[in-house]
Amino acid sequence: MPVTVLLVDDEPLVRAGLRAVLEAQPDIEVVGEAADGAAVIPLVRQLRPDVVAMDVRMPLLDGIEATRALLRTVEEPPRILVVTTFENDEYVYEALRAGADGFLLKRARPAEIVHAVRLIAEGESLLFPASVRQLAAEYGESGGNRAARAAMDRARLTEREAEVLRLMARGLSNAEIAARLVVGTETVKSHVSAVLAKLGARDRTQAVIAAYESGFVAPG
Amino acid sequence: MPVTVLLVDDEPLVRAGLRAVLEAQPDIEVVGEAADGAAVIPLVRQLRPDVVAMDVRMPLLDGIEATRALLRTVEEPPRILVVTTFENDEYVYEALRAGADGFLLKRARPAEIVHAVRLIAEGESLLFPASVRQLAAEYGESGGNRAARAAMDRARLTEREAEVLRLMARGLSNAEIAARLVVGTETVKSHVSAVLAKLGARDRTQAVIAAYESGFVAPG
DNA sequence: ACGGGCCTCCCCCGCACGGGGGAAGGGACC
DNA sequence: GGTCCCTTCCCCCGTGCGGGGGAGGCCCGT
Repeated sequence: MPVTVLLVDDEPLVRAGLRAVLEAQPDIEVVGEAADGAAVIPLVRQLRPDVVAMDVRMPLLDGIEATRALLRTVEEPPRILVVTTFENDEYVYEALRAGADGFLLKRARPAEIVHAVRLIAEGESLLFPASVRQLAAEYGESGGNRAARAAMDRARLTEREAEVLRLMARGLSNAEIAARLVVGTETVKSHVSAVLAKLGARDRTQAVIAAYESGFVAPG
Repeated sequence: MPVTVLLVDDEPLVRAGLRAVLEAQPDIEVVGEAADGAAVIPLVRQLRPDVVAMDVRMPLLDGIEATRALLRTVEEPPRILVVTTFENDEYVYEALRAGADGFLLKRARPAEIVHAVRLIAEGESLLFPASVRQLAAEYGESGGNRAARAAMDRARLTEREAEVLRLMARGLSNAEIAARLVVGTETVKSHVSAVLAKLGARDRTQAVIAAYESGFVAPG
């Protein structure tokens, strides 16, 4: 069964673009569109999409409020992918704190957009998608990692992966982790890769940051 | 002028070993020895060593209490290098929290010992010396990073280095940091290396861990 | 009995990382 | 004027890391 997506954006152009990109995939189906946040809830109830691709800045009801409303009022709410034009957007962090599952820049390449939708649909999170990493790099500083807790909660690490992440967060190398767990380094690499993928982290450093930001490991 | 060292250990054999290793260096001078913590304070007042190499487990007054006493009562106290037999030693962490500047395993290679003394004397800290990393790897878990705050406080990062560390702790790569600071990647590598050296970290991940553990960056 | 998730290990590969040097300019302090 | 530190950039070099695949054994649920 395909992944069903609801597009929510005030600009028709953007909706059309997203639709074109996503419908090109055999396993993704755009089931509906909305031009503002207020129209989202009834549409979700009616269409029950797997994923809502939601703009943050919209008239009437913005993406943040719409996200909150969705999670508050709808049973088994869809997964929410925040789509942002780019820039500084503190709104993005607000939205993630409100319960969104990931974020994506509109200027991302089609393959990235598709990938993001699939990942979100699979129940994983996008904390550091390539595009947003850039945003963080460019406009960082502003306490950007509100996303982390939500991301970590939703990351669904296996026991082994969690164990590996804890050891990463203690500064151990792959070889050291392997020795500790009495397995091969290749095995550790597998787990590390899985952790990075699930957290949307690019490297172990970002994974450790996510671990701290989310409270998965605590200082002191 | 040479680095002056006071050895404090209840085992004569260990003192002799340390003396042999350290005296082999032209720039290091062992100016005295003590067999227990109680003898340390008067000796420090008298000899005013740059560094005190202190065992943790000792009769009468252990290394932790001796460290506290030194820092509390002596003006311009020496730098304190905690020397531990090995193992689990929670005492080590206590000692570091009490104000010690680094720790070292007795089974470390001579070159490591010498290096540790020089580093400590220079006002830097040893948060993750190779030997202790191993300890942490082997016996970890037990909330090992009490050292971090003290280490960070004493690390004396330059402004630029601190800036680089903050960016590292946001998950940025060297190239991204370079772009952010509008300098070359080689420059960033220099700063990163300096940060790693000053924190006693092996790689950027450990540096970021130290940053979190010390409160240099805060989650949330 | 079959599928699915998890853990384990394997291959190849490119690159960023970090260690080892060094060197130049500028500002501060003596 | 000289010295020290900070900042900037350069070289070479090894390797740990992470991406891309795949594959077999195990247990569990149905």
